[in-house]
Amino acid sequence: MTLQPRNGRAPSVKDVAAAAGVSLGTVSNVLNRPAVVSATTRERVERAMAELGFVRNESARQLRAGTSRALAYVMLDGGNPFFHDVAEGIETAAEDADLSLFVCNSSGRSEREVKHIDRLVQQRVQGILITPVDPDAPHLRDISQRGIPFVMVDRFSRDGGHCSVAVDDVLGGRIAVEHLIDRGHRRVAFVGGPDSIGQVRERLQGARAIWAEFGMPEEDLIHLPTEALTVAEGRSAGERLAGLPTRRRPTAAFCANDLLALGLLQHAVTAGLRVPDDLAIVGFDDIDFAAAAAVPLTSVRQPRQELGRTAARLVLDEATNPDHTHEQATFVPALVARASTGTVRR
Amino acid sequence: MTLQPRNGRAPSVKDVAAAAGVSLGTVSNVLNRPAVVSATTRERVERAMAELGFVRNESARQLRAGTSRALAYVMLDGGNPFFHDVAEGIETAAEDADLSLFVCNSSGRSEREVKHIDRLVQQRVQGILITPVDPDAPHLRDISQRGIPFVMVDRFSRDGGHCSVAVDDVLGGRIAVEHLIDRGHRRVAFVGGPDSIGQVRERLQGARAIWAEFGMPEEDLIHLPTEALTVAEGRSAGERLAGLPTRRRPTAAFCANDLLALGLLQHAVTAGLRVPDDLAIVGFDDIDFAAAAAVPLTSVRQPRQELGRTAARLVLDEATNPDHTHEQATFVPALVARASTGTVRR
DNA sequence: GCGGGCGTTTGAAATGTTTCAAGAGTCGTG
DNA sequence: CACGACTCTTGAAACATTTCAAACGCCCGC
Repeated sequence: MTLQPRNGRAPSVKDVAAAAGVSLGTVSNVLNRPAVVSATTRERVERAMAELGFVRNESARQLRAGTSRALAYVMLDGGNPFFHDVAEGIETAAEDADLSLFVCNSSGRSEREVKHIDRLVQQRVQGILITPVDPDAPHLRDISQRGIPFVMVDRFSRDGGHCSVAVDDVLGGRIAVEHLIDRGHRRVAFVGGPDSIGQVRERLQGARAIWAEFGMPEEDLIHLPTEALTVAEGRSAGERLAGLPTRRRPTAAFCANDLLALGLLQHAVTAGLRVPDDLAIVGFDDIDFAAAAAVPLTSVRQPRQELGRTAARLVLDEATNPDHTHEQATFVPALVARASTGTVRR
Repeated sequence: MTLQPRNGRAPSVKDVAAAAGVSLGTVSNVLNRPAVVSATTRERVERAMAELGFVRNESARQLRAGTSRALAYVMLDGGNPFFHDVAEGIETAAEDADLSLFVCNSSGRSEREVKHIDRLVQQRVQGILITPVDPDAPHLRDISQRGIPFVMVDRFSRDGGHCSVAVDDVLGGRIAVEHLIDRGHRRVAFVGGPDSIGQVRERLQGARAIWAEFGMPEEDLIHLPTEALTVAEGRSAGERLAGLPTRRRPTAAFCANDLLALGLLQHAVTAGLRVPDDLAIVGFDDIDFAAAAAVPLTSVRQPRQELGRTAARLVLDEATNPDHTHEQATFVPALVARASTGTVRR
């Protein structure tokens, strides 16, 4: 392929048609319905395209079609590998449907989220997947009202006005704490916050439920609140934990996500505590870095890629199936036991 | 804003014009040159837009303009937080220029890279930033030949045919190993591979250079090759390291990136080695998880966000400045000493 | 009362693609 | 030889926006 000298403008179908001595429509047919055009013509057109270095103009195509060939995912925190894995799941599904995926990152900031959404609506994307800063924000409502297929990822819809995909967080909290009780722990910390995050509330709720079911005293499940779900907050929780009087100090901690757990682990190791002997730790999400930690972390696994794939499936169904009905897909989390809760306590 | 019942089509400027009783051109003026239209008309048009829930159709806009209002970054490995940080830097610069950023991920697979690039060219993005699988791949050459602004990120251009942004990897290798020599280590492993990755070669080259300058015997800098720059490969390198006869066993390891270092750290801890006393570890990149490790990792810091910002600046210069000249921006890496190389050896 | 200038609005053209009804050409059959 | 059937190609319309020259209305000054 010898690219023509750029005389300023990219070659269009018109140029190709002229070069091949055929009409506009024929070039378009070569592009979209190669079967209907004769072999010789097709070949001639294809040669012309190669010589000119023709590339379809996607804007024009979209304009005509009325919609773009793309989905979008607005993730909550690009720094958390969890969301990257979800995005990867979405992308595989998008690829199967021959769509591109635009990945945006709100970084937990509502105004960025709004900005991204505005852009995506302007682009006329086929559907929007989002893990929102606030699941009840009014600008989310607008998306559905516009008729744009819309799925909430890793959050639940309060009102069923759209699809959502998430894991049963209450159950996740239960199995994490049940595992710790199994291992012989009788005083456990729940590390997580802020309360405004629904999942934190639900994981704690599950933890409390199972704790009560085992007949353990309420005050022995200690809530250490955090301001965010970050490594730094995990460290700070570790300090507070170490500051507790010995008889009140938990022998295990259940963290609302793996970043917190990694931070807590770091603090524990630095402080000379042995994990799991002095302090057992359970995380949530089972990101790759959990398994990769110096003391591999026990974690409540979310099917991250599958979450993404399902979300993409739902949004595509909404986009193409006229009698689509909204669906709240719930996945079952699973405990992955590793060294950080390794031994049964004496 | 009361959204009109969706009669199938999104409202266009034409609809707005009709609703406001003005012409097409006026609506466009309200959108693009609000100053030239009278206050009363503007208000009327704006009300109409709000009532109809009008949203600009970006495709049509792009078609007219001939180019999209977006940049793109094709990253090499979405699973490595390093690239996420670079992307964030790019995004801030893009935002300042009021452009969107499309983030794509080749996952180290050449065919995905090609696919992404094809799509981006079709979208007529203003410029492409890329950390390529292979910096010499012919499809990269085509991008520039098409006249699309193009910058290589974290890789160097061999021939100066385009801009690039990277860190001085040879220097990075030097300062890592100098640090270890300083700390009293006399037998050091270099963990990294495959050799096809230029940066691995250069980091090793720097390591060897400083090693020779200090007059250390060549055979005491031991190359432990890996198949990829991943945590798993780091672990496997750890096993091989442990398998060496005691007198040949290094007291420190310099890893070609932080993922390897984390894997190596994990293996060491599992094997009961004390870090840094039995084995000191230096990583490269200084991703957040390096600082968050149970034994915080010493690492060679790359200015990740700045790398991204600069790359975006360069691509924008190429896009807008008629007498742009290609530039190879080089950043100076810096050692961040942490606990994993903590003590001076007796 | 008329021309000039100013601020505002208009209408048409242009962007690149796809679609689709209609046309052209060819071949075989009655 | 005429007609229908079939294959292939054509040309025009449509998509939603922006731009820009031209028109419009109005006031001012002469």
